[in-house]
Amino acid sequence: MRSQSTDDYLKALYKLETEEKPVSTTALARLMKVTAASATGMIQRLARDKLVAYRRYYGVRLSPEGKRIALRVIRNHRIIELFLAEELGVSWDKVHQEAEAWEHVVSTEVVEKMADRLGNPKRGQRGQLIPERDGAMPEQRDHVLADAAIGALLRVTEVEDDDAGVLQHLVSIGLGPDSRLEITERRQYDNLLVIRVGGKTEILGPSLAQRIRVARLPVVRRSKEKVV
Amino acid sequence: MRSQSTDDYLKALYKLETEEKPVSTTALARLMKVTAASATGMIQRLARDKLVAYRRYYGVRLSPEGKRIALRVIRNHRIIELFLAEELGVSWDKVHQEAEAWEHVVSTEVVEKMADRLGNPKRGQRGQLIPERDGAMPEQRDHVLADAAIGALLRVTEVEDDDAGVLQHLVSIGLGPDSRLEITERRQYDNLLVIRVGGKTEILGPSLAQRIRVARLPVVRRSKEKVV
DNA sequence: CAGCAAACATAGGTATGACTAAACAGCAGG
DNA sequence: CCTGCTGTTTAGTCATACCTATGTTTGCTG
Repeated sequence: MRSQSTDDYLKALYKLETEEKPVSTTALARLMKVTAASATGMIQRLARDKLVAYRRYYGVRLSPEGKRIALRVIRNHRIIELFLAEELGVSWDKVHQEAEAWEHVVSTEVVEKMADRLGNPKRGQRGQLIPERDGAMPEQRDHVLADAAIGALLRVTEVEDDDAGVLQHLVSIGLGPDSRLEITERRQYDNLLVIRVGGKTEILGPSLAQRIRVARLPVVRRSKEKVV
Repeated sequence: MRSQSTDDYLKALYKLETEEKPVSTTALARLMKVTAASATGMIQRLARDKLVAYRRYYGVRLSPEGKRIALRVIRNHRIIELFLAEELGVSWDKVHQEAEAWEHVVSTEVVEKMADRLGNPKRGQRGQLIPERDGAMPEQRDHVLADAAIGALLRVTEVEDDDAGVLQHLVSIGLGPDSRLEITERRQYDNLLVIRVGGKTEILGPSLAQRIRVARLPVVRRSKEKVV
């Protein structure tokens, strides 16, 4: 039987997975805030249960079944977050922690009732893509702010951080999902990003710029301007 | 740190407790569907954590702190049941099981938001009294149907059973919270109760009559009668 | 290519919470 | 008073999931 712990590990593995290389024990341990030994132990149980493919001293990768579970848990989490915020008026800084506990416990059936109530949203509280009902993950078409070109006009699609302090800071400078911004300058030596947002100039450190995802704003000047 | 298991045991102890004698290990084990040995083990942990008073070979009783936790869990459970049914449209036979999982996980803060949304109800889905926000348990003024006098006009206040089959049967004969009924006859030898409910005559066995709580109907002129 | 440090795995310990099997307490009846 | 039954507790085992301490690999670097 699956436990909350295994669900959490699978979720963490999904976040860490990339096309290229398998996830390292240390990376998993760091994200889960446990020792490497504990991570090894859990990886072995997951491998035994066929939820991951594992080779010692090499790395670990989700199996199709493991991925399915991870996406389900992530969908639950994001729907619950939205539900807590929009339907129950839970303050944004408490929503994440509460959803963390609920996600393992709320039945799929009830999550889908919440999703219906919310109008089957495609993105979560901070703009994260939500896995679909059937387990498919929509393709991510945006890119990280840190990689964007100078002078580009951008729209924030997602904030990839759930730390309350970080979010609070971003709110204070007017940066959140759907904010518009322009990159003014990239400082060579310390990699700081100077941006214009809401009529003001702000500076972002590289770690922050790495956690904000953006999409290019369509250039609409010349033809019929349509404001939505 | 409290766990789901300890919460469940405390809840069970609250249900079993009476003024007179302490709860027996066997009774607790039966309700929790574990062996007596397991119950003993848990009782010892609860005693160690000062959540119960315990004497070997004698019995166990909730401490004030244990009682406080039990009442909190029960309040959570009942509010969540109502919320699931009324706000999310979860069908009545699935509500109990879902709430069983949620009750340990939903923060007090969010439960109270649900309670506000529901208008701070005093009774649960099946008419059970809900412990108050501050931990007080309202006094039970009703009594069990099995003890009621013949000829009495009664209103159902509570159905003390969460078995889906039992509930389904009661629904089918038109008995639920707020139903009105009259006791026609009590059969001496097999203790069956003959009642009039919704214009029909029904017969209840003693085990069922023991699980239904009723209040005497105030004798008033029938002007604003609520139909359920 | 050898050697070393970082990354990873194993061994052994703890707590929870379940189980079975076996010992033991307490009360009733002979 | 002792015997025996019922109820209860103890003892020992197992799985999960964490820890610390200690080995083992791997890959980088001189």
